[in-house]
Formats: sequence, structure tokens, C-alpha cells
Amino acid sequence: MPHEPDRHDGDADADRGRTRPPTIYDVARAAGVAASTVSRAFSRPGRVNAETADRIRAIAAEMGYRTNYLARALPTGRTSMLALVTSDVTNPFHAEIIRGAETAAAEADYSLLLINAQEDDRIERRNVERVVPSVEGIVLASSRMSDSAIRVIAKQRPTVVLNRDITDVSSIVTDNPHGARLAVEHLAELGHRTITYVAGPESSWVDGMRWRGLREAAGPGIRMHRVGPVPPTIAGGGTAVTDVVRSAATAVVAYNDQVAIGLMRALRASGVRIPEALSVVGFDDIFVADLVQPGLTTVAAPLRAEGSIAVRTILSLVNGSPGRTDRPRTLPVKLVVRASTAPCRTARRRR
Amino acid sequence: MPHEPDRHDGDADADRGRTRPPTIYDVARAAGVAASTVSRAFSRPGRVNAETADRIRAIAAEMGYRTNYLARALPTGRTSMLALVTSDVTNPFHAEIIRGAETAAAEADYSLLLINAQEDDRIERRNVERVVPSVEGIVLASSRMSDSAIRVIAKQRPTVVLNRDITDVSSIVTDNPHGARLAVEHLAELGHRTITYVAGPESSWVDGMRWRGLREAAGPGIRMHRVGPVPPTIAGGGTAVTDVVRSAATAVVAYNDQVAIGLMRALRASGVRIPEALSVVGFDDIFVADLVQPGLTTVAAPLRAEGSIAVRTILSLVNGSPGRTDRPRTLPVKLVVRASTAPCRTARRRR
DNA sequence: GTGAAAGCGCTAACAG
DNA sequence: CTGTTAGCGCTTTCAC
Repeated sequence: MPHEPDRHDGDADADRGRTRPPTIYDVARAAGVAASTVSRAFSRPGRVNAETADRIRAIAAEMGYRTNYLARALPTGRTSMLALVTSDVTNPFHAEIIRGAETAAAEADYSLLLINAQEDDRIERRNVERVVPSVEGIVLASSRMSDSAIRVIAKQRPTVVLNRDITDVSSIVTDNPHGARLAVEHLAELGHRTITYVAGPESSWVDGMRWRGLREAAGPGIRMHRVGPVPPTIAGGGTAVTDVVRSAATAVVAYNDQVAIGLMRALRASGVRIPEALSVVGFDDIFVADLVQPGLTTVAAPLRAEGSIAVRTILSLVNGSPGRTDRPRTLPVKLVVRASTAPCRTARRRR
Repeated sequence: MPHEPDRHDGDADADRGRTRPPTIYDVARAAGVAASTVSRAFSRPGRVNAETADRIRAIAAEMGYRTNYLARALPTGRTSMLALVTSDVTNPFHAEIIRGAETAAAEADYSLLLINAQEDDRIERRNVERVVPSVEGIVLASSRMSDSAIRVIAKQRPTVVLNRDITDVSSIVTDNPHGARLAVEHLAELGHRTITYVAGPESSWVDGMRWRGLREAAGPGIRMHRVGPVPPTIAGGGTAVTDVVRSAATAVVAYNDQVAIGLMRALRASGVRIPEALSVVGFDDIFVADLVQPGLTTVAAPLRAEGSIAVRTILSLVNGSPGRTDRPRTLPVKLVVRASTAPCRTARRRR
């Protein structure tokens, strides 16, 4: 297929139905100029006579010429593409991150390639390695890869990691300790004194931050339990139901909204009323949190901002900014109170 | 940055912190063989002495050599990458399609690049054009591009279109007419005689199919109304509430699940009880349909299969299969009955 | 079975 | 301002 005999000859154009698009040489010949001039007309307008440039572009347009970004990338490294790698694009948690990243990329006239890791670090690694040469920078959102694997990537291309703290790699996180504090304070105000945390994956950096934050926020008056770990999914939340019931807590904080939602469903199926019998708090504020019945009280992370800041950071790294890797950039969170939390009954009775 | 003075010299390896990965030449020199031999050791094992090949691969691994897929793609066109373009990746409708496609791609050792069109045909086109040279095939899911724009893409790379029928382009659709019939029959059995359809975007091929299917399925005993069009989102569904109430129907079929869910929320907010006062049916069976209260009765499309079949089709096109473009491949649907539909009250009273 | 050399489409020095 | 030329990293004839 490659190495057609006559290069720059364009006659075998429609050899198999699939069109070989015109190259810069085809345009050059048609316009009677050198290939480099055509190149300049596209990438360095101003470095070429305005009229010639216009003429070239007109001819190119008419021939249906499209610059081959792949070929351009080889000598320059410029691909105008960025990669956003997520453990699972279909996870609603990533929806707003993706939107934010997408918007920021489009503003800078970059295209964002979304790479799915399928929750599998081997697939993730393979996909990332494959795409690395084609992109100018990489955003890793909830990566399953090891710190060292990520550092290898970061050596090849500007890299930003989300919701994780890795030495020598730029990172952006949400303020989990403060979020945990907000959750505990809210529950405490409602009179709850025994709170159970439903833990997410042990390997998760975020899980550690949330659990620690919760414990630190719980003053002497609050008993903090912990059940799990469970998978960070709706199904995972469902599996925690018996442990939660057994924990005899009047309030639950879940690792994230999915777990909270799964738990609420399972609880309702077991006849536990929410929020009357049990208050539930989630983390992240994914869009579904506002859709379920009752609406889920949750610690809202500025997901969209996280996505767009990540891309802007990448872009400034691409443009040679040094970037700081000493400590993660922390984004503020707030508590969104909905209907899944209510005053503690036991507390009321005591009055 | 490009054109470092000494090519194949690898000494300026750590020139700026960002590592330039070893090339095939670096490996060749280290192994004392020609570059072509290294290349063969990777892509044509068997065409090279087994021992030499092993030795080369060992050295390469030790040096941290990774084949540059971008560079390989230039002469060969082989990138081991496919693109899946969606109007909005974060739309839960695409979740299962993406999963299916992802699985099929991984099985064939391909990587899937997810491209977001941000519901904007210009952005879509720009992104697609940019990525076309880097991928071997393209799946277009709910594309916003014009038929002709899509044909242009299809001329450059094997292309499969989902949920749309375009002359000369392979396409895969779900059986909307049959789905519409199932919905109407179900409602008719429950005693409903007046049904309102909440229409999606007028430009949508799928909307046309669903509305037509509904009308054809409604026999003489059923009155079929139509309101909208509304945007195919939860918010869009909410805007239909007054029209729906005014239509005096006892049952509603929505363009898709999002519209149905948005409508149900708005109805509840207006004090209309579901399913007692109004039955609601959606289309697609996205995961949220089972999460809302009441659970949404919906026409389930085999979304996951659609994704994986699309990728397999692309792969066979890539491998030179002719592919059929005369008529779309149609996938079967079924009705999933949940709690949002119930017997018609008016009907009951009549008995 | 292996090496030498040309070229994929584009860009960037370097002359003029 | 424009043409000439070499080369990005890899593959693939074509000889040996």
C-alpha cells in the first residue's frame, strides 16, 4: 500500500474507492510554487506574500486539501491534540470534568482525545503509550496506573494528574479534608452522633483523604465507624447495606455519590426509610445526585473547573511554563443539602 | 526543537527534563544491527532469526524503547487506533455504546479514541478532520454533521454510522418501528386511548422513525398527538410539561429516556402523579431509567451490542471486506416495563 | 536472514 | 519573499 511508484503524481487518485487526499505537493504543483510555500501559507501566513497565500489557499480548498496533522506532527511535535485519560468515561463522575476540559481545549483550538482505561491499568497503559506520540499533553483523571508508570509518561509529555498527588507531577485536587468537615458538621448540627463511612477502593488516594478528613472532623462527641471497602459504583454501594444496618449509625457518609445511591436503593429495598431512619451524604455531586429520590445531600466538587483548569495548565506547560509540582493545586468544595439528610430521631426523642 | 544537529546520536537525551524516547536507531546501534532488523523484530517476527529477535527485544525493553505509533502510521497507515465520535460523550445514552465499542476494540488490540462533538457540527468536523489521519476507521454515533460531510469522511477512512441512514455509508440502527409498536401495544393493553408523543430534534433521523412508527402502530382506536420538538435532554423534557398537560392524554411516549425523565420531574413538580394520572414511556433504556422514581418503562435498545458491532464492522472494513451500504443493519429492541406505566383510570371507570 | 536506501507528508534551516 | 534540501521515526522493497 505504501510506496506507490510515482510519488507526487496524484494520478492514481481513485485507485480503490477510498480516496487518497491531495498532499501539499499536489497543491504546490497546481499553484506553481514550492511545497514549502504552501506549507507557509497555512502555518505561517504573513511569512508569505498575502496574494500568493490567498491564491494557494483557494486552490487548496478547491482541491479538497486538508493538512495531515499526523505528518505535521512528526517533524514538529505539534498535533493540536491533547489526551484526557479516564478510568471510565461512562462514569458520570467524569462527565463534568470532561465538559470543562473540552471547553478549555476548544477555546485554545485544540482537540481533546478521550481515552478510556476500562478500569484496567494494563489497558490504560497500552492506550496511553499508543497515544502519547500523537498528543502534546496529557491529563490523567483517576488513573489506575502506578506512580512510577505515571512519571514515565510525564517525562515524555506535559502531564497533569487529577485527584491524586504524585511527586514531580503537576496535580489538581479538590479539598477533601474540608469537604469531610462540612459533611460532619452538617450531620452534627442535625443531631447525629454515630456516623458510618462506607469506604471506596483502598488503593484510592481520594478514599484515604476522605476517611482521614472525616475522622479529624469528628470531634469527641461523634463516633465514626467505617465499613467496606466497596467498589466505587452503584452496585458497590448496594453491597454495603448489611454492614451499614449493623453499624447502628444514624447517618452515613459514602465514598462517593454512586456508592451513596446504590446504598440508598438497597436500604429502601430493605425497608429502611431515608432520611427518616438514616441520613445519607455523598461526595462529588454528580448529576444523578439530583435525580434520585430523595435528592442526595453531597459534597460538591467543582468538577467542571477541575477539567478546564487541568487543560489550561497543560497548555501552559506545553508553551514552556515551568509548572509547579511541589504540591497539588487545591480546589474548593461546598456542601449541597438535599433531602437525604434530616434531623436525627434519637436526638429529638432525647430532648 | 526538531532537527537536532546529530541525528541517531542519542547523546542529548536529557536536554530539557523532557526525555526524548529512544528510537529504533538507538536500539539498532546498541544491538549492532541495522534499523530495518529492529523494525522486523517487532512487526514481522519470524522474518528474522529468532535469537537475534529476542536479543533485540530484550535490549529494546531495557532501553525503554516504545514504538512510535505516529511515525509508523506515516508510511503504513497502521495506527492501531479507531475513533468513536459522539455528539456528547457525557450523555448517558452513549455510555453503553462506548462500553461495547471499547470491548470490541480491546479484543482486537486496537485503541479507541473518543471524540466529543460538543453538540456542535463545526467543532465535530474540526475534531474529526484532525483525527482522521491518525485512525484506521471511524464510528459516528449520533453525528451532527451533514450527510455530505459524512460521505467526505467515509471516503478517507472506513466509516460506520449509528442510528442514521446515509446512502453509501455503512450504518447500524435499532428497530425503531418495532419499538414504537411495542410501546403503543403496551399502552393500549393498559387501556390508554389517547397518547402524546414528545418529539425530539426535528433534524434527528431517529425522531422521524419513532414518530412514524408510533403513528403507524396506533390503530383506529388510538388518538396520537405530538408536542415539541424539545431538546433531547432532561431539561428539554421539562419544557414539554405544559403542552403535555394540555394535550389531555393519559399516556406519554417521549423521544428518549432523558426527555421522559425531565418530563416526569416537571410533572411531579406540578402535582401530576405518575403513573396514576399519566403513564410515561421512554426510549433507549439508559442506566438512569432504572434509577429514577418511579422506574421508567422504556423501549430498550441493545446499545452495547450496537457499539461492539460497529467496531467489528469497522475492523472488517479495515481488513478489506467490501461492506454493505445498501441498507442499514437493524438491531432488535424490546420493551422493559417498570413502574411509570399503569392501567388507564378513565378506562377503568368506563367498565 | 540481513543491510542499504528511499520515502510516507510535512516543516525548518539556509540560501538566494 | 521564495526555492532547495534535509530530516522527523518507521517500514519496505531490493540486493546481497
